[in-house]
Amino acid sequence: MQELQLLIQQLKEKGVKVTPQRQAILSSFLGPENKHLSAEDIHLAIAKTYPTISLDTVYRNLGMLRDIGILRELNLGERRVHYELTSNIHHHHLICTQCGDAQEIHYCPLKFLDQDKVNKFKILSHSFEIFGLCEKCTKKGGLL
Amino acid sequence: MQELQLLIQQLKEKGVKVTPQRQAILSSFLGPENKHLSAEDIHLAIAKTYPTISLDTVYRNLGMLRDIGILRELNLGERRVHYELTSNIHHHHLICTQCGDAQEIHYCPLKFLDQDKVNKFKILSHSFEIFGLCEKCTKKGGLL
DNA sequence: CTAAGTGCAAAACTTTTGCAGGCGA
DNA sequence: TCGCCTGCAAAAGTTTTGCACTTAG
Repeated sequence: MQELQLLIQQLKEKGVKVTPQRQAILSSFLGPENKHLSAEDIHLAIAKTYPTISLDTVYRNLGMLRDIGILRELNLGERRVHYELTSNIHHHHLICTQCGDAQEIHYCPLKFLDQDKVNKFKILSHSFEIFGLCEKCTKKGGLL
Repeated sequence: MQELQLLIQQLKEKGVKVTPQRQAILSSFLGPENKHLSAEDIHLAIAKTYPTISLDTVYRNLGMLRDIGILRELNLGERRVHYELTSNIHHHHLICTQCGDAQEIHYCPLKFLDQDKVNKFKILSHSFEIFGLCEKCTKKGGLL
């Protein structure tokens, strides 16, 4: 797990303590696929290996990790906020409103945005999410 | 206010009853600028002319108006959901994370999106919001 | 050792829901 | 009249906060 070591390194650089809870939270984002997790998702995912962690701690740390730039906040159209690693290459999502699945799409709208449309606004971040039906759900009959 | 009559007409066409509460809610969206209102915003805005309306009714009707296509739901990065009239021309927003102001931007990312990036996904809707500092807040010193 | 971090409990906030009575068509 | 709507009250669900204890550095 050298990917985890890299993230831990970032914590140290920021002067943030490396606690087992934080390691567990960060670990839950690692793996072959890029993950978009809510606080609850993480709490459940960790529960197996770290049953004593409290949901409060997950919330507090997600906020902190977002603030120091390790995580990015996502609005996937649900009530809950989701997070993903900022170290993943930049992308957006195709979100199925039926099954909730979120595929990544490697197209960024800022690329085609004329500066004069933005004028004096100083862009810091952006969100772009596409909602609809994934192939699987379209086949299943659409509206259901 | 013939704009209001038009919206009321839509309610009738959908077989939805036209109540004073609904008229008040719809009215709050009218005016020279396009408005992005939360349930609470509307409740307050209406309070002057319609002090007895309950917040529950506002919530219920916003959901209903969204479902029948009169309103569109917006995620402006806040905890609260906002709504705007779908009859306004299509646009996105430049949202100031400091003062909360949302300017409209007439650029849509779907325009430049290759179909093959989307593949078999059936697009139904999308969200695109840019976050940063508006001119005013940039001048005030940025971070504060 | 000590400031930062954690868990617990309780609160805050937005949104939803059950129910009884009210009102538009 | 009849069924949709509304208001009230209470609940649900997510996120935040105060406080005392614990722990990483």
